[in-house]
Amino acid sequence: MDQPTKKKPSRIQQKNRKRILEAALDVFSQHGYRGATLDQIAEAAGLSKPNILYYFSGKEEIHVTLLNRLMETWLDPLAEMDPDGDPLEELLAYVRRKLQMSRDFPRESRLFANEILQGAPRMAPHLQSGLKPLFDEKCTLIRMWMDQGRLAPVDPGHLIVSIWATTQHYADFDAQLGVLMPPGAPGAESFLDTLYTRLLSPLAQGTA
Amino acid sequence: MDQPTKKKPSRIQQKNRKRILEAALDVFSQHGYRGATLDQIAEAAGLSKPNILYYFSGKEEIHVTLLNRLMETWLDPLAEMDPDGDPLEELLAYVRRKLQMSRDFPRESRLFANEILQGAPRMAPHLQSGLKPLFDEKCTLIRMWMDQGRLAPVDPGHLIVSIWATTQHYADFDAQLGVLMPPGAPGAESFLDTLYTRLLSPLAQGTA
DNA sequence: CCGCTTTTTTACCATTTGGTAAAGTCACGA
DNA sequence: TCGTGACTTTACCAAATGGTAAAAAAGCGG
Repeated sequence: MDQPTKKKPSRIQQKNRKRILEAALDVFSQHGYRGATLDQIAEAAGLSKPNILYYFSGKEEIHVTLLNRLMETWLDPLAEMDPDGDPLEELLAYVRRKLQMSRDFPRESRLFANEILQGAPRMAPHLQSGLKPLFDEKCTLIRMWMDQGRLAPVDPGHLIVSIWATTQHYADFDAQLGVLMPPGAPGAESFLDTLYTRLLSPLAQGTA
Repeated sequence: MDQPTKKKPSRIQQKNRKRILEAALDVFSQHGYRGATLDQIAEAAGLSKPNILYYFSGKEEIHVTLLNRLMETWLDPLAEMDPDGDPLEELLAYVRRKLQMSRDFPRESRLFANEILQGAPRMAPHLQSGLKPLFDEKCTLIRMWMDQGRLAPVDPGHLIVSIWATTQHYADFDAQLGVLMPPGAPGAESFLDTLYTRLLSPLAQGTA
């Protein structure tokens, strides 16, 4: 799809594009799209502003490139949920992967959060085409597990969304958590384990 | 503290300050602090830019004013949690109030989220002085309930944080939810009810 | 070492943005 | 109705920002 125009990115091109994206991730995730400036990105990347515009056609292209890359990484943990595994184990493993991802890639998480907060102006299509199908697929899978009595019944959509909410919160609201809790919020893993174990254990208890 | 300088805000002052804050809430919550412009706020308020600067000393003062007002409203639902009530009922009522608040004041929720995402540059002191004490107080209360066996034991801090995460998510990530779920995400209330009922019911079930 | 392409720098620009000065205009009590 | 203080508008700015043109400097195959 882009062979005719761009044959092969030279070594130096690859290196500099990577440096720019790395710097841009820092800046965008910290200040949001409109709050970030090309000068900031340029300085963080150790390049001049016009030089950056030699590698990317503009601010927006940098941002969109980051968002595209992010999408794959972001969907991964959900995609890994195995239909043939033990339901509760699969769900809990997913929660752990997602939490770990928030820990390992807080900048990516904030970039994403920022974009969604502003109404996903540059991401709506990707949500439709990338996230939605996977979301629906996993909802169906979870519903099946529940119908088989292998998980306590709850709305699968809200379940997944709640997992996103709780896990990403640790990255996105770090500034708040830093004030309220010691450092890094230890114990999040075991809390979430307990939360979702009690929610989903098929040995149904008293219903409220 | 400000009697010597400002005696009494005239009727027109009150009206226009309110209009400006209302407009600014729209704009700030949609674009973030740096993404919002005085011109946008001015247009939304139906006033000229210099006129706005007649009522507020600058962009930052408007933002800070909004943040201050927000703080009170935001803490309210948590403050209402009654030490003398039934523990589980109090917690669930809190969850419902918080969710309702996200529904009723999505702009405020986004304003807050934006500020925290950027590292709370204009809010850190308020978190320390306003939120932290209340948070600690309620953590102590919840821990007491748990020690009395009236709630299943979990970390109170993570519990409260998870309530924030799940409820605010419905306002802050609306753009994402709109793609994934029908409209307005019906059933959030009952999902969260189930989630926290199963987590906190003192009739402890199997421990993971 | 040469010539050609790729990369980088220098010097600019137009627009946007937060903010100001100062000249009105309005409201209202004397 | 007239003056005085509260409010608004008009006309500006300086700085910041996204972006461009074109010259200079590196790379690099031959």
